Amino acid sequence: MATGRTHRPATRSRGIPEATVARLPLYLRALTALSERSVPTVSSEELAAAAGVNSAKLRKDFSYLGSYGTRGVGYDVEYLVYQISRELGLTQDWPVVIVGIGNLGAALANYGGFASRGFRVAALIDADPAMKGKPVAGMPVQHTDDLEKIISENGVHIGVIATPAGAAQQVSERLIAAGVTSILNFAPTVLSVPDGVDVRKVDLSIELQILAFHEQRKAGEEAAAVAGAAGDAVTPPSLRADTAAAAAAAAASRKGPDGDVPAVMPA
Amino acid sequence: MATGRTHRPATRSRGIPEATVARLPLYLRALTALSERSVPTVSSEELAAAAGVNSAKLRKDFSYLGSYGTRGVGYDVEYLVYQISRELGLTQDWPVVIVGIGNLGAALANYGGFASRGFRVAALIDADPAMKGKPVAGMPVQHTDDLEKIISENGVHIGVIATPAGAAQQVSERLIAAGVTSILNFAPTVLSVPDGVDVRKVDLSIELQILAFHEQRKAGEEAAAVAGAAGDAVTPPSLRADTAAAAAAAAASRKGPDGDVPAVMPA
DNA sequence: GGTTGTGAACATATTCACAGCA
DNA sequence: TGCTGTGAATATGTTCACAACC
Repeated sequence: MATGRTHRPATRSRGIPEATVARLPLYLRALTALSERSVPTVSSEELAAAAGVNSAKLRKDFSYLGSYGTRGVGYDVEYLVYQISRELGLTQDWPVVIVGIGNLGAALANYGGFASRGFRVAALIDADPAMKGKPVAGMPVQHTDDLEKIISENGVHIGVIATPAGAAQQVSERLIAAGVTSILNFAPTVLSVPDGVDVRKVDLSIELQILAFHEQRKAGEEAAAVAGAAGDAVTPPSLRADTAAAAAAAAASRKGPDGDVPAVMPA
Repeated sequence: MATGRTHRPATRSRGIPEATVARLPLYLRALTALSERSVPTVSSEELAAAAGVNSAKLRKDFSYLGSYGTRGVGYDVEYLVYQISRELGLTQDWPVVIVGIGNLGAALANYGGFASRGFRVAALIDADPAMKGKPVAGMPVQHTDDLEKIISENGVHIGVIATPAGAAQQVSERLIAAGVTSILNFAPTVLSVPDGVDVRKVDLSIELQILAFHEQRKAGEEAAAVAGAAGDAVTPPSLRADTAAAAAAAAASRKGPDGDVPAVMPA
């Protein structure tokens, strides 16, 4: 940023790139493992390998945080752990609530990875009256009626939504009204939230669909090497009307109960 | 791509950008919802709103697939559903195995979103002999010993790993040796895999850490507006030794049971 | 010698803005 | 007139390659 002389890096710390932020937890994990093995220092090359990135990227990422390494030596493991933790805001602990204690919500409540790094599950909340008081992961499930009270009494700013898709938007609105400003959404819906609220989305089926895309490519390449046309490649404009008609037919023939499932496919 | 005249879009279909691929499932979900409501056509503006992106991005994305819209009108919902499904490889169905049937694995097995879109859970696999034969989501859990047999008999190319971190690398190696070429990894580890194998990673605690980063920023901004130095903002180089010492103190005072927590800090 | 930190080059992704077509 | 499809402009991210420093 600042060219050459000035030792103070201008006004840094403004705007660490998102891509970098997203990798800091990876570095932190790798560093924590080294720390447990009492490794005192590590080079960008070694750490990068442990985190599954390349070393140039890692050095660039760290350069946004400051000059925390020593040329000719590497990085002090403990020191970096602290710097990254602080940058990520993990030196304080964050109470979170999990809303929707179905299979997934229960799995999340039991997931050790939360507690181990600055996050504390403050409450489990579910709309089902039958769940009320039931212990999950050692805590009693509380009813949605008390959501607002729970949020404000615990000073919760981060909420995890693990409800069915249909409930997610409304839950998010209540969370936000009660003071939550960051949401981790496991429900397969797009949440619309006001400015200033962060939403991150974890979607199991989307990840699988992305894998399927690449998997298909692999299969397609093999096939293409063998036969000329696999019927899967580029659909020339001339086929458009045909496939459109076929798609319409397919659509007409569906109509499942919950209707999420497609049916026949055209030629 | 091709300038002006030629109606055939040159050699397209080579290389849809990753960012676009990652959004196709979102569009597909929005389109499916419209399809269920029997909406015949949709504009880029409407569909973009439903998918939570802006319309220019959506149109650009679709332009990589081909010219599937009608100017002045919009997109035919059924036709687009089909085109995107085909592009993603969802017109065939993909058998998947889930390895590691703990809380999370069970939640995944029960998750309806898989089956509903071209994915079929072919088997549930766990290393614990006590789990063998136990029904989860209506299927008997099978033992890891039979992993290779299960993969090859079912023609599985996609595997989901929901084991503890320690087991994940070894499981991935066995999956790959048996023929799996795409892995969805829920274990908090970096997998190293040979070229040609795709890995996607879902990491709950990483997502929370990213949220915490932004959450901290918000808090920092408020504080900065009030007092001058919140102790959270830019740490000038002169403070470096001090903060390191503070970190040492903080670290010494922690000490979790499983020891995921670091210890001393250097000067 | 060894390794960081970083400009400069390159690559990818997003957004703008408007020509082209129904 | 209305909306798509897309070049061009911009923004963000990655990689290269090497000077600076221990």
